[in-house]
Amino acid sequence: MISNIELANLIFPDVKETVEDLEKRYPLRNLKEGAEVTRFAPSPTGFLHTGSLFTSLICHKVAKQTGGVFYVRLEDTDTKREIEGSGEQLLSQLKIFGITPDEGYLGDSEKGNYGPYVQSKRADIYKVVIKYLLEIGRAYPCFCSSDDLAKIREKQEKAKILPGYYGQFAKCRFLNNDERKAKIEAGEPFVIRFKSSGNHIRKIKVHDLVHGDFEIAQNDQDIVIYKSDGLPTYHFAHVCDDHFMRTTTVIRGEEWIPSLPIHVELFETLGWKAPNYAHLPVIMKLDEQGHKRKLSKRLDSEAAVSYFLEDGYPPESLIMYLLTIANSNFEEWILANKFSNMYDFTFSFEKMSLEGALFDMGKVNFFAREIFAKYTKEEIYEKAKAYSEKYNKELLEVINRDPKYFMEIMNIERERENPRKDFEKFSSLISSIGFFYDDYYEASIKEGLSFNEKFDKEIIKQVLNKLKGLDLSLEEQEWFNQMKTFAEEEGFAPNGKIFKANPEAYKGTVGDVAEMLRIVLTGKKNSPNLYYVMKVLGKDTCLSRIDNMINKLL
RNA sequence: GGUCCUAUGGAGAAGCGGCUUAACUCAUUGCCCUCUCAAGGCAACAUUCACGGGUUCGAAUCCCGUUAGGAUCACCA
Repeated sequence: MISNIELANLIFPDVKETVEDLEKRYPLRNLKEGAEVTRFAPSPTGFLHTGSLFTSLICHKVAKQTGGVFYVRLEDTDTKREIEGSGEQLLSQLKIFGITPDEGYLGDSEKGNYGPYVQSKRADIYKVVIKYLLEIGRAYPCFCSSDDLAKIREKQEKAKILPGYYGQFAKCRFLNNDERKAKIEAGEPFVIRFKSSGNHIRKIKVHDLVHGDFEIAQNDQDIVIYKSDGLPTYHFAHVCDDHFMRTTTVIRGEEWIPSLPIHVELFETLGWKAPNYAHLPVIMKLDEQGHKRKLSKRLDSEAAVSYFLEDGYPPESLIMYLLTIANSNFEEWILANKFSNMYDFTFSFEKMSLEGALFDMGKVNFFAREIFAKYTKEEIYEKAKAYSEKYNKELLEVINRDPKYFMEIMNIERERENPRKDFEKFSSLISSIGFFYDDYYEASIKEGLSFNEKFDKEIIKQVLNKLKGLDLSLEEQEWFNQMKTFAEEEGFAPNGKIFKANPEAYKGTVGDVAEMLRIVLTGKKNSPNLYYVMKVLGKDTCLSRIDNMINKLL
């Protein structure tokens, strides 16, 4: 009968390298004590998921704050699910959120000495390790078809025992090497399975940076490590790559905890030191029935990072939100820092919640308003332009009419200690500032005006005529005093208290007068401070809008 | 179903055996300020920490059980 080594040579005749060669090719990293090597390992199967952004944010932070290395590895071993171009897309979106790798796959290129960083280009590396496993008898070719597998599963389900390919059910385990050779030479398709020595009755102790210590059943599944397409499965690629790329801390989603025993056994069998693990809680969402479920790209728009970009949210708002779910002390910290320098926050696994948070759009909006309020008018302009060029042609056209005018609009009540906080995303900009532009203004007044019904047209006309005399060269407070005076002269109380004390004596209050003016100038009942609105609109525009309205009311 | 993880208001959470009449933030509601809105200021919002039992002088905090929710059981990652 042929030996394991002969079998290994039969399967991988071209593999000449050894595991030792690989160890030499990828030496231990020369980093200072405590420096962590982390990695973000997405699959190129679509746009960046909010949960992936969360994971990558934490990987990035941990590496940065320990003076380590953060790299990106593309896990493209599932060729069927791969979407062309999504790897590049992923990287460019990460960049928008300030997450830039020190090393690894960069979208259009690669950087670093531990590559290749794309798994499909690492096939030769996996083969070396798999060949070694074959040689030591810890891996074997499996010729079972999916039909065979289904039959085994069916049997197990009937007998109510643990399903899977393990122990006595692992048929191909019991083939001898000559039989294996014969099948291979006959051209039978096969995969390679890892030969587990575990038993699911026994438990192993594992340590997790966020969950602490816990026990979990040993792996006893003879998992596939080498698929018939010549590529490894996730489990095997993870172990090889994180070993040879010298990752110190694997940070990934909680859904990986159940497969941890597989990884632990693989590391042990290969005689490699396993990295530290941090399994992050998954971001959740409440469904219609009130059940929690994983935020899903298919069902939830906020699961795709692109949603926030397309809607014109400041990228920082999502990052801030993600940091609040990452570390419970972040909110107090960022408040104390007046919403600045969030990248200086020190993250710690200890302060991480164990439960998956429900995604809270309201909180993202809150952060977005705070961030918008901090921008200068120039920043607003730059960002609005960049956003609209990419996602919103209508807004772009409006901004380009007169960038200075746009900045003046956006600057209303901005340069002060408590600036306005009424913007959260660029996509809704036109609906709030459109009235500053004649075409949008006219379109909105065409839809009707909402003057208070208790005033008849004559009164409104009279008041408007009077208000034409308002002097915008006055200071804000004096200007408003002038409006009060005008209001009084037209029979309106200068404030609510005086009106309430003697309602019969007045037609209304100065508030009513201001409302008339506001509706005429903006077409809306709500707007920023009228004094500033008028200053930005300019005297001529204000007068013509008032005159037009008076004519309309005739 | 097996295994694992988790459990404090509408949401994120602090809390680590007495300083807790449960911090803080968002949301909501009310009041104040005010030309409206946004902001800002001030309040209100869990008599109770999923439930049941224990340990203890004392439990949201420790132990046991139950329940509920989530994850996972592929030649997908």
